[in-house]
Amino acid sequence: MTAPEITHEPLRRTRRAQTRDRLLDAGQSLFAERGIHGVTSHDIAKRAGVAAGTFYLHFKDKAELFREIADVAVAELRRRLQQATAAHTDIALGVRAHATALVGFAEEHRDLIRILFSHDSEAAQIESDVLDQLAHNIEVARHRRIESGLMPAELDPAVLAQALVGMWARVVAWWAEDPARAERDHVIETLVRIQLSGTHPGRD
Amino acid sequence: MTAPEITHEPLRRTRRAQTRDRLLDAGQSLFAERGIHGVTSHDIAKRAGVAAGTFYLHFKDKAELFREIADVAVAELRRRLQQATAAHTDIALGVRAHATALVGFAEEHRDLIRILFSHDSEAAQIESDVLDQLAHNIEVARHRRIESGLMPAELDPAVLAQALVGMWARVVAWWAEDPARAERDHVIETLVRIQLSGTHPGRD
Amino acid sequence: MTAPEITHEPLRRTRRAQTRDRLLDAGQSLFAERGIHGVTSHDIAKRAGVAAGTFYLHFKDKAELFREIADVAVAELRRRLQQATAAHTDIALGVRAHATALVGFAEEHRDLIRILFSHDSEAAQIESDVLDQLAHNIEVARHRRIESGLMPAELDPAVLAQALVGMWARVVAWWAEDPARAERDHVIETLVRIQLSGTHPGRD
Amino acid sequence: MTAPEITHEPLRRTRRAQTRDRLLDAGQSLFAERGIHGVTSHDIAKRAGVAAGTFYLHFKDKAELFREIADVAVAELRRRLQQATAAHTDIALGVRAHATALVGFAEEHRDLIRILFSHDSEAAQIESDVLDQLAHNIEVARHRRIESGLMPAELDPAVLAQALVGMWARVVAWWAEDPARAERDHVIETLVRIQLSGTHPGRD
DNA sequence: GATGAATGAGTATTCATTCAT
DNA sequence: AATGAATGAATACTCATTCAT
Repeated sequence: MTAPEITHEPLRRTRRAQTRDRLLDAGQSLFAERGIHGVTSHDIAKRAGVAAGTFYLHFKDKAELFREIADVAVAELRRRLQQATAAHTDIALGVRAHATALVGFAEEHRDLIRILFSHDSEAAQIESDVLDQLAHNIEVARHRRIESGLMPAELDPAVLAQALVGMWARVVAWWAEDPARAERDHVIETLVRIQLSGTHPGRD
Repeated sequence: MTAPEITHEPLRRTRRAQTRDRLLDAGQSLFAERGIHGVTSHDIAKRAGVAAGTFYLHFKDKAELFREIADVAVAELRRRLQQATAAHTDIALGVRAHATALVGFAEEHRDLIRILFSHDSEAAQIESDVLDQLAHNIEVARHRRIESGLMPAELDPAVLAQALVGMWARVVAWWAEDPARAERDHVIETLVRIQLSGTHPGRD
Repeated sequence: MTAPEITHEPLRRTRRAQTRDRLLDAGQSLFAERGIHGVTSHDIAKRAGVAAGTFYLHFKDKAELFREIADVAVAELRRRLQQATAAHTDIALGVRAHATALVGFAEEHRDLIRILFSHDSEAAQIESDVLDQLAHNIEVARHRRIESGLMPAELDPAVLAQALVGMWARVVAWWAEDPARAERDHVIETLVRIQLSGTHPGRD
Repeated sequence: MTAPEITHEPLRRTRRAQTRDRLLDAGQSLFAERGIHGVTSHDIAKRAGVAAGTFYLHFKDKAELFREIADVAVAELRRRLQQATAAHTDIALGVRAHATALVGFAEEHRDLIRILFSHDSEAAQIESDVLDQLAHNIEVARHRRIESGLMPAELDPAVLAQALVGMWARVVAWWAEDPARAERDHVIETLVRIQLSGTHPGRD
């Protein structure tokens, strides 16, 4: 919650920071390839090009490395989604911007998507955080819609949030696995359409 | 000196089958609690009340035990969903029956739902099977709807299937985790509404 | 050392004795195929067509079964060799009869040869017994020869015995492995020739 | 802040190599004492004074450690025998040099002799290699002798090779077990005498 | 006697983590 | 800071042996 200290650090990254980043990169790609349990600390050190012991100079344990990768990913995703949502007052436009941001993130960070939605037990808390964030965005939008009288009151908001979040997570993970599976615009269009229509008042 | 009695006891379970079932039950509850990776064959044997080695008299390894639990669960889920879908020609009724069956299964088999949708790497193939089945049910319903002119042609069917499947899996897993989170009927209602509305032609 | 009791047993083998023999046969063939360490008590019971537990009704453990197989084999081999040696006063004829008996035994009991000379640690004592017996036969023959003045006195009798015994064991095991490797008569001839010539007085 | 010294120490053994050698030594003595099957990887690690897991940093498994011990031993034995044989054109001298080299090797490497001729199933291939080498030496000598007309043509050369090889292996193993069993020179003399006489034409 | 399921000690192997250099 | 060898607890799996039926 406190702003990070602004230090007068040299322009060139320190050697230490470089090693740390190499470990983070190595962890990210390996976790995406083989899942968290399928990767050892030796594997990560090896891909990072450092000795096995070096890992522990930078991270308390494998879980901490994972946490850090995930936290960065979540922060970035969160930033993008909020930015997209905040930029529009019109609901339809906001929903579309949200979906576009989500798909854009998946496109650029396939590794992170795979890791975040791996459901590996270590990822459980992280995924929960991510989806809470996504659900929060829904809440915001939904309240606006209810005020506009567009929202069917009878739908349980918690269930609705889970439904949309589940939809997003799966579609995005499925698509990030192999973007050739569908065209980018079709993915966005489908997410938008379901979200908008699904929250319209029913006719029955 | 007397010939040993040849007894056929089809009614009483054999000792072997009882042990096997105890291992299956123990595995099911432990997998649901801690994920597949968080459980050892010793853990399972211990909870089943047998020696560690006994595990291997019944299953080649942990994966085989898991496979068996999952296969039974999948078969039962599949049976219910097909039965529900087959019972209705009306789309709306079919969708509602499908959602009801899904929720009913989750209610009775909370452990299995947690295991099937754990995304644990061992569960990947199984989950894929389950979701393929769910997706198939969507396809069937969708084709009927297209014939009825109710389906917007521009939505990518593969993406749509993933979206609905993701929605179901998440809602059902979330709810099975703690059924107090929402009323059963609200869960069903939300699933139905989104599915029906989401595939209506949009108005924009 | 005591003669076995002569019991008025029924002509038909008892069921117990049949089971015991089946276990012995199974053990013999399995030991020959895979070595003593490569065979489990379950394997033996299975090949004998009895339940695993039955094994222990007949033998204290695997070592006892092995001992029994080996003892029978050794007794038979010993009987044959003694018979052959005893039948001849002429040295050359005696040596030839001995070699012929050895080869004949190998021909009929390839399994036993493989087991006796497997050098598996369990077989060590047995093999030692066998070779002691063979060595003993040499001693007897040698003494006769020394009396006849045919034996070079300078050769260490213990070393000589080991040499001949080693020669026999290897040739016979090698040949029993695959009798197509050499003609039976050539095997006998070679053994005889080396033994007779080798123990003649040297010329240097 | 100073760059780490880059030291090349070709003279002082690295820690790693020392540990590896300690494991090899421990394996060698334990294999000789108890046979390959009677030794566990933990036993070896313990005698080497390292932790159990350390074993696997140096060798894939017990078989690999054994292979390495055996390969070194075989290479050394082969070198000596070839050297001995190559040094003489005279048959009698060559045979004597060969026997002397064999006995000398057994004297210095009692452990290796026990291991090589243990007949343990893992040692089978190695022993086969060794004996092939020994047999080869026989072949070379034999051909010279046939040219000289000293060799009885009727003896099967393969059988003869097995006979001599068996003789050597047994005598040497028996003597290495306890060198007090015979005087070194008597062992050599016996081996030489049998080999030379055994391959002379018989007189009968 | 026979059965065969169960036992549990034994052994192999992995890998997160430490620490001397 | 970095190294990389070593540690040792954790875990998987086997199999000789027992015992209730």
